[in-house]
Amino acid sequence: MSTPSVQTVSARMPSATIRDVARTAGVSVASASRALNGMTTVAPAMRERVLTAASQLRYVPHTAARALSRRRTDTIGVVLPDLHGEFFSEVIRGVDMAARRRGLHLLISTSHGDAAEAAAAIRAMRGRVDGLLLMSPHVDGHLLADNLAADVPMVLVNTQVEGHPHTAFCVDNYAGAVAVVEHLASGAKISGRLVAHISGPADNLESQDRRRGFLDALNGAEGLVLEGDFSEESGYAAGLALAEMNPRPAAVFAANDMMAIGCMLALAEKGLVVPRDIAVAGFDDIPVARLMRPSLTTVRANIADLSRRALECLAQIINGEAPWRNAAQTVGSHLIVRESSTVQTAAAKTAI
Amino acid sequence: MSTPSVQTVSARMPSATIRDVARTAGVSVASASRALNGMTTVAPAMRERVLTAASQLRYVPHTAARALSRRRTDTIGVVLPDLHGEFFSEVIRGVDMAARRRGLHLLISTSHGDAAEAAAAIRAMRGRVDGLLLMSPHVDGHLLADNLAADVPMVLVNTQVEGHPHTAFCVDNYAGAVAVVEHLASGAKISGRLVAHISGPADNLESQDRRRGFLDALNGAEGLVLEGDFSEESGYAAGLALAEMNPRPAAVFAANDMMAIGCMLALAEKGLVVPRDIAVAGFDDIPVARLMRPSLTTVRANIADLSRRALECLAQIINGEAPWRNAAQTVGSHLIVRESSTVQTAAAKTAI
DNA sequence: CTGAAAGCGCTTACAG
DNA sequence: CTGAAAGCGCTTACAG
Repeated sequence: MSTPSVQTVSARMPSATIRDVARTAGVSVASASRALNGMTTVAPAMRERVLTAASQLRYVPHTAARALSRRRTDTIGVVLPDLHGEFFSEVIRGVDMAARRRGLHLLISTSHGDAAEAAAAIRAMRGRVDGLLLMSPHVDGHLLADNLAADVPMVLVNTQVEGHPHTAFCVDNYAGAVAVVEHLASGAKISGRLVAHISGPADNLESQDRRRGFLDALNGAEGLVLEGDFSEESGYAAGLALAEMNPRPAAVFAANDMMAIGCMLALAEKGLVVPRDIAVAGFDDIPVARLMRPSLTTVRANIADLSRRALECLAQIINGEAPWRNAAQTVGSHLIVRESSTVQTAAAKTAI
Repeated sequence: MSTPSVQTVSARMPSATIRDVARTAGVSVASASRALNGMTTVAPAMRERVLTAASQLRYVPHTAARALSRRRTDTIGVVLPDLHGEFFSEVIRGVDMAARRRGLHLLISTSHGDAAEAAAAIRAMRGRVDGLLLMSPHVDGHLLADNLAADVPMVLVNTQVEGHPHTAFCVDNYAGAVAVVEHLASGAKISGRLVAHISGPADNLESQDRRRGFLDALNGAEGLVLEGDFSEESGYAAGLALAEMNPRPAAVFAANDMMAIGCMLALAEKGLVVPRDIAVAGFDDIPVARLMRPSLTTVRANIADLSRRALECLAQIINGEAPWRNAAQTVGSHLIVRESSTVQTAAAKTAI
């Protein structure tokens, strides 16, 4: 096994272009391109010469140039509000899975929950991607119309844009919320008793759907909504408030797991025992939910799957295999019952 | 406030180019370009006309074309083994922070811990980025030399490439491990007693450094290494093994938090109480560490900061403000003492 | 201050 | 099967 000496590049130097390859192989640039791209209409001998020259010159194709002439980038743009946290991790995992299977690259960008940044991110995608997966509150139809190039297809993920009929894949937040609340209700025979909800930010569509689910599933119990903002701190504050209440609610449904956790921390600090004194449930099933003690009852939507499907759909649109606009798709979620809402530890354990 | 009617694009149509803008503004393409790019040498009237035409045509510049002629993308490529989990979240957060401040875009790609994929990811960066942040085991000098275009600067993050003097930013895993083990030793006066280590994968450099730290800090105690692979499952298996041992180690240092957590789960199942029966510590300070009960003693390296600094350095290299090759930089870490290694709950609480 | 032209690095009809 | 040429959409010396 020969070990070719690795050239240590100690200073910046221009890299080889396809012209260099063609020249050292003694063929035309067109032929070099054909050989490099594995076209069949190339004489084996020539292909050989080109490939040798390429590896000798350490040729790496220039993607921007390629994109420009092929009018194709084999890349999907993904715009997310943020990359931090389990939720977005799952989105990326799903998208990545599907992209790899199709041999597509991913260009990921964040909008930081800011409309101006979202606009900038979307603009920057032009010429870099064949299509866009957009997940971002704070975008509206005008922003899209002004910043999205007319020729780039887009699919929305867990995002609703009023007015415009874009293809969208969303979690069924309403149904998920109904399922948790019905579970809390059945377990605690709460009819007539007080049940609390710690809501997410008021301007967030997901918050709104979960809150609606809560209100519609109360089923005879008296509902009470504490305002939160999806942060652990706001859950903690709500927990302190709950601990002081009299009568104390029989159960509390937090609009996400982080708030449920903050709430449980506050309750424990006030000497209350979950679920004996008050049952708690969240939404999302972040990894901590399973590891908490008591472990947290929650709702899990398969975000990775949702994202995977969104990318598949986008790829089909790009390939002309699917219509430019599709109907919205909703993905279901399922309840995961754990210790925080059940007295029987054994039953909860199987659900972990 | 006038509400311009949003044009609903119901079928794919080509988007406007700078030629279209120039034509409708009645100026040359060169002038359109100058106006669009905010050059000062442009008559105000012309600038006005061009800008109006651009917004009217919903013009969005084609990035690939721009990149090709400017020979600059304003984009940094980031190659990670994976995007899943807290660690990479932190990397991305740090990189993103620095990139935004400099007005740079990020092109993120994953190598899935596979050399071939890493090579493909690195190749695909050519022409798309001005420089590369590479974090990936499984790469060696040859792979880099063969797949990294000669003109793209690169900085390594938490990655070591034997032989080649690339600029690198790494966590000081050795020092961190020494700190935890010394803490465990002091707390439990373990001289002469058994202390266990659950190691990471043997071929991982970080594992190796943490293991060395463990062995060097034993300080009179007897060391015992259980092989793990960074997964919760392997920590769980190690925990079961520890529970059976006689004499039982006084403390265990897991090479990462996930294994420490798996271990604690197993110990609890076997009826052992942490830290009374055995002290436990991990490495990384993932979010769950703080939320576990007992909360987990661990080591925290500021990964976001490390990554931020790496990007800053790369940006400087690109701008010619820093040498093409820099010396390696090490970032420190600090011990976070929590309940899993201390009997005094009060003391632990302040550290949370 | 403005325009015509060359060029960035590639691909792809079009002839041969 | 191969090559010369045009073109992808932009920017930037170069003249004027």
